[in-house]
Amino acid sequence: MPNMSNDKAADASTLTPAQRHFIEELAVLLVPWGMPITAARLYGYLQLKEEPVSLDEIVAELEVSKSHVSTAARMLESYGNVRRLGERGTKRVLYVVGAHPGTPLIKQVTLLSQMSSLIARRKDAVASGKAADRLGRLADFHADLSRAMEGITTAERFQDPE
Amino acid sequence: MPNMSNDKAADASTLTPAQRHFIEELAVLLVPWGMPITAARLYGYLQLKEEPVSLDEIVAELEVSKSHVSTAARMLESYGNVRRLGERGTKRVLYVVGAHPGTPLIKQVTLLSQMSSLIARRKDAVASGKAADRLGRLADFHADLSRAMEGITTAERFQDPE
DNA sequence: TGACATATTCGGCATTTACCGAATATACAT
DNA sequence: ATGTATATTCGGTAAATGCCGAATATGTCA
Repeated sequence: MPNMSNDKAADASTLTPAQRHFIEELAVLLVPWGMPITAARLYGYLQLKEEPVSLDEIVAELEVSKSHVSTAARMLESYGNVRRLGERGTKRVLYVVGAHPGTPLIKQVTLLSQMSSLIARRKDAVASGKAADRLGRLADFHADLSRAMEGITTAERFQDPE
Repeated sequence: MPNMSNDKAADASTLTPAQRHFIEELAVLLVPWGMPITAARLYGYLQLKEEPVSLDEIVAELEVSKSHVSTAARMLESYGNVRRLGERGTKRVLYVVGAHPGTPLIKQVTLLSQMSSLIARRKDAVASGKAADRLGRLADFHADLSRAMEGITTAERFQDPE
């Protein structure tokens, strides 16, 4: 039975009240884009840090269980919102925010173009008259939106400088 | 005890398989934008109809309880996705899709600008160095995105003609 | 190899959410 | 006023989700 200390590590929060508040506000704004609140807080926290941080640091700052931090961090990584770094000489893992700020939103952009093409493709098979015309405008709308967002979410000027 | 017939009205679906399929696909694409699946199906269904439809018609087509249709429809209305029409001479209520296709997404656009201004306003109070610079880019990114989307979601060319 | 430090998996609890059906409210016509 | 057709409210249920802690796995050093 080696080492039961799976506890929340000694909770010495180094965050200022202003930082906590900022993280919370940011998280609330990210939730409607499909990000679970704790993952959103984690994302916000990482945005504040200049250097990669370990799971235990996150546990201490965010006051959630380590197991959950682990899964939340990997979820963020799988969406490309966050980068995971391994250190040599230890099993410890560190996280930093991804290089491009657009990643949390890219999924949504994809949806816009899917929506546009679905509608354009099927509108005449599923509707006629006024309704078909309306669907045509709906498709155009989403196509325009998709183009506009895509241009920005892929722009390199927002990317982290190396 | 007057009139217990709160049942799902005689379910004679007039929808073709193609229409059902379209509604379902569209609904799936709307869910990530924060719309509950049944409300999304209702929205898709209304997009196919040239004329306003009653709650009972919806119940028959979508095979959900009338009470739920009632609440889903009012939710859609409160977001401006759908218009509610009263007929004179009856309590019956009819629904049509709203005049502008952008409404389901407008909430999200608002979030973008909120996000941008939150970050721009607080970045120097909550971060410094590399992190502050990154936040600056994050704010710019969201500002650009917000502008781009706003231009399209408010464009009149997508609106229903009178 | 064993001991340690760390991350991850897993079962379960608690909260939220979508939905139903019965009961109730409301508007209208007679 | 009463009856009728309709919509809405409300309590409850089931499924999904977020989160925890214990158990387990994995990598590293001596």
